[in-house]
Amino acid sequence: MKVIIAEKPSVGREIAKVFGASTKKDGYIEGKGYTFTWAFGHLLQLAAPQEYGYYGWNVQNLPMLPQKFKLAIRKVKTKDGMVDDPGVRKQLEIIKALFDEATEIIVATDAGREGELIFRYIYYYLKCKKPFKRLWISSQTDAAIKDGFRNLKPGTDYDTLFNSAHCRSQSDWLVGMNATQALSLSSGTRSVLSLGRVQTPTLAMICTRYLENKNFVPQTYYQVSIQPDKNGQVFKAISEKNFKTREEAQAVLDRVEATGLIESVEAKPRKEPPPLLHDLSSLQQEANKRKGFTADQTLTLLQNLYESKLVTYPRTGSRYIGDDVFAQVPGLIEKFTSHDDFGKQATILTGAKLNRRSVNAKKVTDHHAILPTGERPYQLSADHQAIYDMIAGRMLEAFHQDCIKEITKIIMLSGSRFVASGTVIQTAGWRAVFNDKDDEKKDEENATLPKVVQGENLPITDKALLEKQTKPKPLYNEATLLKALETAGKEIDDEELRQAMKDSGLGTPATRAAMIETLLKRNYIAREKKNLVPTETGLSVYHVVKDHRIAQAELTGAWEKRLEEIRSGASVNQFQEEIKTYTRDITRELLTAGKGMVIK
DNA sequence: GCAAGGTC
Repeated sequence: MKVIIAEKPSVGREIAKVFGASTKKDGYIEGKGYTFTWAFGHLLQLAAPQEYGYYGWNVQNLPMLPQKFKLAIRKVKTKDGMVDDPGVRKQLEIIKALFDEATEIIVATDAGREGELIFRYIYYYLKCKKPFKRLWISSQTDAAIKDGFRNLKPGTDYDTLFNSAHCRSQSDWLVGMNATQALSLSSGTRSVLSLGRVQTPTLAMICTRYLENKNFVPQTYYQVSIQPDKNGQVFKAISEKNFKTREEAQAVLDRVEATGLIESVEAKPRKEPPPLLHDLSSLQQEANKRKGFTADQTLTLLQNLYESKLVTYPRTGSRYIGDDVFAQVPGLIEKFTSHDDFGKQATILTGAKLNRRSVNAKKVTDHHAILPTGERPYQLSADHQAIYDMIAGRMLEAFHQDCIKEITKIIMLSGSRFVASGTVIQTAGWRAVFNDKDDEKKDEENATLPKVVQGENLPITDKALLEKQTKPKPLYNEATLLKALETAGKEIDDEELRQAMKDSGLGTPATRAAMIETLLKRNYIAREKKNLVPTETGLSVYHVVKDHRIAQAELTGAWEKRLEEIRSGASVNQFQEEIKTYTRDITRELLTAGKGMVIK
């Protein structure tokens, strides 16, 4: 019997379906000489400190550097503290029984570093010695699965990938557990002051932005506006320059004449391509903007839709699909021709040439972009419907035509130079789906400008002096923070570190919502209207750690670079020694630094 | 009591 193990039930079932296996058992599916089972993400985790004899939280234990890491069943929190997750324990027993019977194991966990780790932790925890092969596919269409099975790889091909994954896991444990205890103990508070490679740079970003915002000194500047009139159609033009003093602006205002001369008119069309399909992060950002949902709420709603088989896999970091999935898109679009809001646009798209901007197999990583499955939704709650519509609507947008705008710039002379600019949508294209206003539009912009020609003289009907103030960068909200986490590391000076982080940022799509919740739970940050602001505790922690590497995105960049080297065969030992050295250093530093902390 | 990673 060959046993196939997937990362999650949905994938296990999908593969079983392709094989034509249909005998459903508890925790697996049988048929055609195969057995298909699955994990639920990570079933095992690195054991807690007490499993290595580090009891309690004690300075004497620090730094905790286990000789050999142990694995433990994933825990859940109950009123009696942390206990083994019963569902996980049961699934592990099922997997063990199947592995015992197996002649061969085929690993079908997600094609990536963590997918490899999920399987290997199970395999080693169960002390399994059976040979295994690796299925390596990045989409779960029938064709991709069949093709993958014709090209199974030897399991050992991925030994170095496992090494890099295991190093990632151990390093996060060593730095996180030790730094957390060191700061918590030295601060003298009895509360947990957690630190980690991802959460601490995130906290630092929120604090930096908050302080920047709070300490921002607005600069006043002045502009002059005029209102020319073209045959009764009045529009607005603004002085070409900004002025530092009221006097300068007043002088310009005084020089405005009864008429203004059109010096030049420039009208050029601009193509605006449709947005890409959604990945988890972009959907969380949009749901936060449109509906005020938190990242965590959106993920939960989306998970429900996924479990109801209404949308594809949610925790994806790719905004693209491959050609195999693209082949199914026309059929999907057709299912929306009677949708209340999008029916008309879906009908227009049916049979039309589809935009291929979101089609790029090379940019599909473990999973492709989020799409509706085509199953008909039934009695969704308002919130579920809202998320579903964002996904369905985005699909229609993504495959729609470009939006064509005409951007007009008029330069006028009336004493000095004035500029009027306007944008007119000529062909809505993808913008017809939601009919949203263009959020980039500035206050001074005219929706439409009258037709004028160079050399024309227009009467000036009104003029005004405008007093304005420079504005600070806004505080983070969930949408802008998620974006910042994705792009974290883009400003790192070191070319190699920046390169190592370019496709990842801080954290992963699957973990960012939970991480924001952790910062809230620790009382490091709070929600203030839609914004995320640091608390006093958060700021105190920030002040202690801000100049240490643990508060910088560069740490992740440095690790990613080394982990990639390990994946291509570099020494594991050397990296592990460096991590131990770093753990000793940061622990010692925090044991001292924490003493100066003031926590109310 | 603690990390980051994955998922029901």
